[in-house]
Order: sequence, then C-alpha cells, then structure tokens
Amino acid sequence: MTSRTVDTKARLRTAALAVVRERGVGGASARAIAAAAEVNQALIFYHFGSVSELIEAASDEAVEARVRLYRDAFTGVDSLSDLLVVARQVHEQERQAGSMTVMAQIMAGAQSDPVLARAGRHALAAWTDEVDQVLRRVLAASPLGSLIDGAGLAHLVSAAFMGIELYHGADPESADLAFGTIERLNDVLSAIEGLGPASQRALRLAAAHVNKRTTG
Amino acid sequence: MTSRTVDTKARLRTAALAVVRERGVGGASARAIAAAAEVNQALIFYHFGSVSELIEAASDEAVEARVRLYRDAFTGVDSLSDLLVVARQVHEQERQAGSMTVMAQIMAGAQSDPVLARAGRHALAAWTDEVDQVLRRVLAASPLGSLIDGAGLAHLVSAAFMGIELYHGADPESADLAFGTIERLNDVLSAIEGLGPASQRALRLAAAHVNKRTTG
DNA sequence: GTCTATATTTGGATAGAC
DNA sequence: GTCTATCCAAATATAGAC
Repeated sequence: MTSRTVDTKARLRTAALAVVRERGVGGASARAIAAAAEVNQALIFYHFGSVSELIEAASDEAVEARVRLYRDAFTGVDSLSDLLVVARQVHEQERQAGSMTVMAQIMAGAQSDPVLARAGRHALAAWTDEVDQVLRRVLAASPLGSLIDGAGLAHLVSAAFMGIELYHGADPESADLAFGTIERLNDVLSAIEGLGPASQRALRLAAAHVNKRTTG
Repeated sequence: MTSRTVDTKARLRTAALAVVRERGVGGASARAIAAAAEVNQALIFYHFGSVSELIEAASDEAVEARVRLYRDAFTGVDSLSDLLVVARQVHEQERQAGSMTVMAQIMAGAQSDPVLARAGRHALAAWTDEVDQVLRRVLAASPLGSLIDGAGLAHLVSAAFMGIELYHGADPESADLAFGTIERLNDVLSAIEGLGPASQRALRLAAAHVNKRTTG
C-alpha cells in the first residue's frame, strides 16, 4: 500500500461524504463521487468493492472521529445545565460538518440497501452509546432520574436530531424552528432541577402515578 | 376521463406509496411501481408526467386523507393527558399505514429532487398545522404554556417521529426503545399538569429564569 | 495502483399502433 | 387510455493496457 493509495482512498472517503451530504444518497453515484474526489471512477471498485461499501467505510471512519472529538467534553458533563451547554456546541459543529444529514441519508438508503443499513446501525450506535453514558450520569443526579431511561432517551434524541436534519433539506426555516424548541424544553428540564425539595417530591409522586397508569 | 382511468391513476398512487414504503425512494422506479400496480409502465408518464410527480400526487392525497381521519379526534383534545391518549392511537395507526416512513423517504429524496422537496414540505406542513392547533389549545391550559411555543413543538414532534421511522428501517428494536421514551416524557409533562398551585408557580418562576438566561 | 475502454443493466421517457 | 417496442442516458462493474 503506497502513500499514493492512502491518499486516494482518503480522498474517496471524503468525497463520498461530501456528495451524500449535498446531493443525497440518490445522487451519490460512483461517477459523481469520483469526480468530486478528482479520481478515476474505476478506483472506487478497486479499493472498496462497491459504492455502498465506500459510503460505509467513509461513514464508519467519520463517525469514530466525530465521537472521539467530543468525548472529553462529554465526560466533563454531570448536570442537565452542563449538558445543555455541550449539546448546543456539538449541534453547532455537527450541523456545520453536516454529519447528521449524512446519517439521515444513509438511514433512508438503508431501506433498500443492506450495506447502508449496517452503516446506519453502526453510526447511530456510536452516537447513542456516547450520549447514553452522559445521560445515565446526569439523570442519576436529577429528580427525573427514576422516571426516564437513559438509553431510551439517547436513542430518542439521536432520532430527533436526524429527523430535523432531514427536514432541513426541504424546509430550513421550519427545521430551525423545531430545533429552537429543544432549547425551550431544556429550559423546562433545567427548571425542574432547580425546584425546591417540596416541589420536586410532589413532581416525582405525580409522575410515578402517571407512569403506573401508562405502563401498567 | 373514463372510470377505467380513475382506477388506473388510483392504482398507481397506491402502488407508488407501497413501493416507497417498502423499498425506499431509491427503489421506487417507474418499472417497480408499475409492476406493483399491475399497470403498464408507460402510463405513469402519460398520467403524471414523471415518477417524482406521481409520488408527489400520491403523497399529497394520502396526507390529506390521513390528517382528515384524525381531525375529529384532535378537536376533542384539550389537555395534555387527552393528547397523550390520542397521540398513542395516531402513532399506532400511522405506523401500521407506514405513512411516516414514506414521509421520511420523501424528505431524503428531497435533497436531490425539487419535486419531492415540494411534496415533503406539503406533507409536513399539513401535519404540523394540525398538531399546532391542538398544542396551542393544550398549552394554553397548561402551566408550560408560557414557556413553549406551540408551532415549534409541533415541528419538533413531527421531525422526531420522522427520525424514529427512518431509524426503524435500519434498527427496529432501538427505534422502539426511542419511541417508548416519548411516553415517559409525556408522563413527566402530565405530572407537571397535575402539580399543586404552589409547585406550579415555583416551576414557572424557575423556568422563566432559565429561559431568560438562554434566550437573553 | 491507475488509466481507458467497454460490457451490462437499469431506468426514464416517447412513438405509434390499437 | 392503454399497449408494445424502443431509444437514450446514466450507472455499476470489469477487462486489460500501462
């Protein structure tokens, strides 16, 4: 494996993500990706076997890098208000990088392509694992800890972000409106954390009551 | 326009949605749709002009029908707990019908296809308009009314549902886990509605304080 | 490893008979 | 309105020279 090869494979991975981000999986043909990478089209098949496998490789690598990027910031979080700050930061950077858009596109393609399905599962698992760990810690210290399952919330948050990014492609203003509401909901949660002991006890009791009604 | 025509157009619309649901936009070719409809492939172009326009027509019609289906149930809702009951019902039926999956697929295709983008905007707007009206009413009667914007929440909920359905295609168990968490969050919101006046006042104050900090 | 050339398949779209 | 036949473009993938 010469250094030229490394370069070519890397160029292809980068280009693959760029094309998926800007034109969707539907527009991510071998020719389009090769053109973006300024690399010969046949090399996609030589190095990766198929277009789907190239996209998978690119996604896997990008997800690992992205998650690693935030690991330190995440480990520092131990309250809902902390999490809010970090989350806003992560969202800003990820929107810039367009990685959620890519993930949404891969998930959409997963419906008809098993290789993309594997890539999608891997990407989402990487994010939710990370978010799950933080949420476990944060929820343990919150009055809501007994009511909400960390893993479930991690999956929900990831799915919601993905949905919003998808939305963004068709209707940017509305998508921004949706995202703004997450911050308002966070306000409510933070407010709950800030309640006095009497109110918190009342809330926990009321929620446990409702919970019994809906799960029972 | 003979009755045979009506039948053919309707068959094509139905088949288009079925194929998009089961194989994604990527798999929704003219040939695949025509085969599913047991109709000649050329008729797609004769009746609708292009595959995208067929999908758009099918989506538009389906969305109207679906929204109309729930209109009565929605108008009856005037509390968060009511909404919870109706929402669970709607979700169950919509998941069966697969209409959110179709919407997610259309949104994904919107990235590279202006006609699908128009269809996506239309579909999401129809749902959010409906949900918005309910939320406005419900939030007005809730202690959270002053904190959360109805329209924004309607968009967020729609986007989250879409994300979960997308997720469902690649990893069904995890997607179900995510959806279950929505119910737990609803428990918390319902619990807030059930708080005594003192706790509610404390919460409103705390939230307003946080809100000032984050929006200010 | 990289290039050109090309085989092969699939899909959108139309012409023209019925 | 519907059907058959077909054209054309685009895409995946491979063969073989360099």
